[in-house]
Amino acid sequence: MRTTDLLTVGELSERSGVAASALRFYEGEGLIDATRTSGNQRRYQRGVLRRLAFIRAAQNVGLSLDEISAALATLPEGRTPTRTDWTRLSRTWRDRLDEQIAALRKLRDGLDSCIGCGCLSLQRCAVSNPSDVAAQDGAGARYLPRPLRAAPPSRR
Amino acid sequence: MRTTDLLTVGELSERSGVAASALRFYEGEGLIDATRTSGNQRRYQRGVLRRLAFIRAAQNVGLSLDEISAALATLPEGRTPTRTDWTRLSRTWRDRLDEQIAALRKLRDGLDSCIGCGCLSLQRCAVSNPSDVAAQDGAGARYLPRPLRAAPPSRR
DNA sequence: GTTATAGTTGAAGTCAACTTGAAGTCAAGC
DNA sequence: GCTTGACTTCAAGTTGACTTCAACTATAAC
Repeated sequence: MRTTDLLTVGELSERSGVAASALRFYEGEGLIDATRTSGNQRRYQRGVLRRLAFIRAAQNVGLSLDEISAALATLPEGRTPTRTDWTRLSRTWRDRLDEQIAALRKLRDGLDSCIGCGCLSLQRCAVSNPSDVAAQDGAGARYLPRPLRAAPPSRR
Repeated sequence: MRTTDLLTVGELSERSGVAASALRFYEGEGLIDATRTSGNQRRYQRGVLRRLAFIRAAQNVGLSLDEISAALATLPEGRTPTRTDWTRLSRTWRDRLDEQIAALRKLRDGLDSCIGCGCLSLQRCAVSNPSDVAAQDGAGARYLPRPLRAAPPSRR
């Protein structure tokens, strides 16, 4: 095993928990980048680990890779992002999470009243018809995280 | 316009807010069913509206169509489901929603401590690494709803 | 009876976020 | 210098929940 400050895909995959195929995919999407050896193999700087942490965190908050990509694009070029840079990026998550929690609470409370009546009316029931929760036009909670279901068999 | 107690796809789509193509899809998946006219057109009983309400509600709570299908299969055959039948089906949602809310809260609280420190460590940070939240093996919150993002352009 | 509107089918397409496969190349240890 | 395991690329496949399309047929209103 080499002992450089640069990481191979395998090493980065192991340390980050992100599959090597996903790392290549992310590179294609411009989310991370790598230098190449003379033999064309990828080598990653350690900073990529933090970038991956950001990506995973953002996904868990419900952002799409496109949105994450846009967020990462606001990082300063040229210099290594500081703690403050990362903090700025993640500050908006707080609001989004609050919105999500509020939306779920609304759903739950609607359910509580539904369970008593068994209504499930398409017109009136907050559970079957939460359009006020994920508003089509106005402000409000539009985002809920992607499913954090039991890890699919292929993902560790 | 006919005035039967049976609904055409168009009418059902309009009243339920579910696209006609989705109704056909659901029929193929065995989630709903329909009788046919002599000319092979679908006609739906009004009870399908409630079934659709259940499906939408269950989706909003985070169930997949497969899970919904399994739940619907426990409804009594032969007779029209009663209020109590629907109530029984939806009672477990309450727990699932509670789990989801707890998971998001955990994420948010983790974020609150992260924002101060800018850590985003893959090993330690609860936001980038919420495996304790969507536990791989043990009990706990495994489910979060599918994204309730802004309605895609094609959906009314 | 005509016509406009609504319905029919099956196959193929979409989207996000990846994974898988095939066929070949590189690097590290002995 | 050779073997073994890790790496390379590009294309195609996967999943879930639908939508879209093309070519055709039914129904309702007049």
